[in-house]
Amino acid sequence: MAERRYDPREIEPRWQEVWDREHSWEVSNQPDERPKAYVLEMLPYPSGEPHIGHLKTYSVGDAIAHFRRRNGYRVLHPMGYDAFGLPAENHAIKTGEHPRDSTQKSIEAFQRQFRAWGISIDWTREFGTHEPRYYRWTQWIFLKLLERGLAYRREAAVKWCPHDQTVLANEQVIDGRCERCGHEVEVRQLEQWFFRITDYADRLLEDLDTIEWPEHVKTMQRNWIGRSEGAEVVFRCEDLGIDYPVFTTRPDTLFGATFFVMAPEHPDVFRLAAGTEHEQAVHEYVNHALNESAEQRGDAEKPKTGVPLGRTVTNPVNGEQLPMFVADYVLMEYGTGAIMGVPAHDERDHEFAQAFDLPIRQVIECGEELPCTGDGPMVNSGQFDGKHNREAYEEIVRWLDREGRGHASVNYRLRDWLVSRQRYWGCPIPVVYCEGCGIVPIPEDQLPVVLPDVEDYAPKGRSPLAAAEDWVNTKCPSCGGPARRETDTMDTFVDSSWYFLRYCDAGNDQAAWDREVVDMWMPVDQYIGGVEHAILHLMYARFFCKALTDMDLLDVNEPFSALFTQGMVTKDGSKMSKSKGNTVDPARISDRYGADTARCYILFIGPPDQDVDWSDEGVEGTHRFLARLWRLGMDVAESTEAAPVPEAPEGDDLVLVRKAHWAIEKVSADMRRFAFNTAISAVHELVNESYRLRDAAGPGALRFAAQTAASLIFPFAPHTGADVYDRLTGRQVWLEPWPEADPDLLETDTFTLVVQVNGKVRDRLEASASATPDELKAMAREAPNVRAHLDGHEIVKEIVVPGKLVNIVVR
RNA sequence: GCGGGCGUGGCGGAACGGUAGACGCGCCGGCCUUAGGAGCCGGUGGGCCUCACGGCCCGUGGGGGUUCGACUCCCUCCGCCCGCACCA
Repeated sequence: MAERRYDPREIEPRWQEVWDREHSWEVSNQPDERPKAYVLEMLPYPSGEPHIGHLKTYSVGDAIAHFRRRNGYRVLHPMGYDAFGLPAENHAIKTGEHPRDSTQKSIEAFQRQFRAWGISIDWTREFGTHEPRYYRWTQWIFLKLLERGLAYRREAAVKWCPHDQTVLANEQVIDGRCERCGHEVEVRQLEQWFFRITDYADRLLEDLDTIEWPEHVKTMQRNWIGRSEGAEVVFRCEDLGIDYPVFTTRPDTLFGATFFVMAPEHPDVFRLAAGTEHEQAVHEYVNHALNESAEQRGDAEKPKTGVPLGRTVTNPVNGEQLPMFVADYVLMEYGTGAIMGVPAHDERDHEFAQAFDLPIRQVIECGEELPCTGDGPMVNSGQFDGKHNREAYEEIVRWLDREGRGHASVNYRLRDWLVSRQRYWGCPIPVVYCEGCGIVPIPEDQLPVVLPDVEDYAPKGRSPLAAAEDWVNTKCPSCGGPARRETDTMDTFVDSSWYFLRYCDAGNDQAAWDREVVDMWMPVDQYIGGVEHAILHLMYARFFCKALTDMDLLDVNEPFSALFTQGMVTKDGSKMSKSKGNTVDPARISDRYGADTARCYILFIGPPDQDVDWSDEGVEGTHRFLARLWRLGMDVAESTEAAPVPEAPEGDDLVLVRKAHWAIEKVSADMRRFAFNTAISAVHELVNESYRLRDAAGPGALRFAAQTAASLIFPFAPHTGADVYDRLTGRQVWLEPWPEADPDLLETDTFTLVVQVNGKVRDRLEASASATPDELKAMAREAPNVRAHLDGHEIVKEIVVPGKLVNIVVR
């Protein structure tokens, strides 16, 4: 055999050129007889060069896209860039380089790498979210939401990052710190734009049942929405004649309320305290609480603090006067900003009562130490005594309703989505402020509101855009009078909440999308990305689709029918980072071993949904395997004539042909369950078997085995697969239907019968596949090593698993 | 604290309730070769008995249970990872 070297540097560009020239991965918006499949990876943020995580995401996605194509689907597989955002802007502040320029450079690096990796993308649909031809429509969606009342502006206590000089969404605050830079966030009262995602809380929750997502992602979304059923109960302050409703999930504990607490932000606290001996103390406490960082304030471990307001409210169920307090453990944003304190049955209230020496009254006998939250019969609860608390719950709510002192109610942890950002590199919010007309939307035909260039990107507590005076000062589209533009930009999560819709109709310059085209492609059949987006992006995108569908602009209730979350790639057991110096540069790996090796290896080292640790020795093994497969194909092509697959193979031919069919079956099944690691293992086995039988098997069987291996490896190593398949058959593997296993060849005439005695394997026998259970039992009993274990024992029972084993139970 | 996940050779990992350790890395041996860091072939969980063929025992974080049979199902404990965390 001739000396031959597997040379990805020659093979890979050659096939990339073919795919380019033949537009192999482009797909038109004209439907045909094939069913559609929309396969999508979460769009990357273009910063620097692609990293190993991108390689993993797209290795998974591309395998799925190829598999679907060859199973007869018309596959949409696009990509683009989530190009607005802070890193590019921070880079601009440091270097003065326009974010547009640094972003463009990075996009070019992504384009180069993705082509070198041979990912099967329809590049005709590519865009960046920072391009006016895209964000024009982001602005259009904003106006639609505004029109519908789903975008609104209000003053609110918002989370402010002093380092990034911008407000943040609740979802972007982690442990009281900015998710981007890690600085402690502050609370500020500011007027900001919000999206009314809370209107959709119930549907966002319920519709989780209709989609195929990993259970833990659904759980995270459910927790984030945080639906709580309970009741609103009205407590009246007689002194001032004001009713204060509270939300409680435990109306059954109403008789156990011994105090009443308001949040420091509650608008009435000063009014209540005015003229009492506590007035001064309340002022001091509230000021202190408001200046506390979110982290300090939010710490559940910290001892309970608060001050009395010097007033009382009336408990509607028993007329008791409960002392009022202000305390920072009560949050203004949840419920009504006030609570009833039930120290016997709530841990926090219990702590507070102990700190302030307040009475603790048990109203449910739950058989545990106080505070207890369990169930049991009611006590100290008037007419409800003796009833089970669950029953009393319903009755108390009905009683409150009848008396006009309350009603059943539902609360959510989810808050409206704060979308204003006081930053430069984002999508401008398309409204102006007019002295006469107030907030005026920019008319649709004047979009896009183009992001102007500025000199200084550094934020100074207001958006850098405010410095672009010529741009800011404009005319009111409504009255023609002087007006000022909104200078805040939108949260970049707005950009990424609809990009998958735009891919469907990316070239459309008349509309964001053509309704028919989007309805045809959507929903995304398989979405692939990191679990870090389990809440933010995935919740926002779902909200957008529901809102747009309600406006009859779409018919997409859920954008992502199925979600696959891939695990991280670590090195030496920990997350890769430049500071640790444990990064693996995918470009270097693919330069050295070829893209196919890099892609295959990353899928081979472990289940793709789990974190996997990169090993430099391991990648050599995968390179060896691909070289071995390639060499097999080349040798077989050269040394044998193009012989047909034997119709009735025998002997070693049969063994090899069977192995090929076994591999087809195994890989197909593994593809469907994303078990790419074991799928690749199956191709290993087929290649190994081909080498073992290289001299014994005939040319037809050998060719069949080699071309099957090429065909099966193609979704993971497309260049190598295409090259070997082409050499052996002269055909383009990506146009070939996915192979089907012949059921006759999956079955064998004989099998290895395992014989157990009392569950322990004692022998293995070759048995005929057509043997009856009785015949198998008889065989089993006769096996020499089995007889030794049966000797002197009584057979109690014999279990036969056809095609597998016999277990003889003895005493 | 609450919720979710995980625990298998020296390592990454395989195993519809039915042969534990597929496949790969590493290691050992052989062939080829002037050479081999190339390639091909074989071996490789631990302990014990046997010249050998072969056989026996132990083994999937610990303990218990269900079952003819448990890595797999149930209970419990330990350890690690990831979410959420004063949401009334």
